[in-house]
Amino acid sequence: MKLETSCIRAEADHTQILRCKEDLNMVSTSIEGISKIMALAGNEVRFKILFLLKRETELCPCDFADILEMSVPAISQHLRKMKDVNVITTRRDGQTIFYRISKKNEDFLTAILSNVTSERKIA
Amino acid sequence: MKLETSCIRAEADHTQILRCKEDLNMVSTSIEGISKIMALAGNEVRFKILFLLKRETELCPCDFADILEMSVPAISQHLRKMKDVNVITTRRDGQTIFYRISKKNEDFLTAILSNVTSERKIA
DNA sequence: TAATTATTTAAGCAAATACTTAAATAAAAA
DNA sequence: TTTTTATTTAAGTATTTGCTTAAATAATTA
Repeated sequence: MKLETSCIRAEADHTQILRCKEDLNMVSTSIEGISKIMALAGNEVRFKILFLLKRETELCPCDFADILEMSVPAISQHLRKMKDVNVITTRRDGQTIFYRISKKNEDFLTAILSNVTSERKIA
Repeated sequence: MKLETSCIRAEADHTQILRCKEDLNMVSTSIEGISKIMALAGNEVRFKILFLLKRETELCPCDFADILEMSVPAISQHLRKMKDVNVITTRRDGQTIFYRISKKNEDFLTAILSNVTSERKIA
């Protein structure tokens, strides 16, 4: 694709375009990190896992499999993705591994999860 | 996969499992909607588009293509996805179509975008 | 030590994603 | 009316995702 300016509208505000590019450049690392967390939470299964962890503090893969009615490997792979970027952490108790939301992104996730509201099921 | 209870730990708290399932059921519609928005914002290009719209109020596909150095069709397809679920809206001015963040999810997106912070580039 | 249990990992695969290029729309200008 | 410009849509494709089943780890119990 062409990398030169493709927008040749008379009204195209080149000052604005340049400012936007600079703005983005200033926050690129932050955006990269946040959109990565968003992508993780953007999967419904993982979002449910985070929702449950917020409510229950800690749960094991086996619990999630029961609650979400999914296979243990499927759950385990979702947990791994979130653990890989430190969204969640683990604690071992015998054979059981408990997952919980890590301190690192807790506030951010709490803010998002606070938007989850209870609804009345319409009959 | 087996849908029967797979977790047979002695410690498995069946009351907790049941409560979690009920909790999830109460918020299923909400979770579905939020995780859909999160999935959209979880793409770095789309997150940047939202970030830019928040700052500039409205921009056209052509602007985004310039700023993000991407092809116009690629941008257009990202915009379409967000428009399809009413995350953004459009306004036509001649040949130009301006996109902006819709009122509907503005507060939610603003809260997320407020976490984007400027960083010092380490030399 | 051998068997059981909880979890993870790996390989395979179908579906979804995000781009590309080319063609189709639609409005403005010549 | 023809051409140009802005945008969208469509078709094709490489990559990523999210599951499945089977095998590998690791800790507990018999």
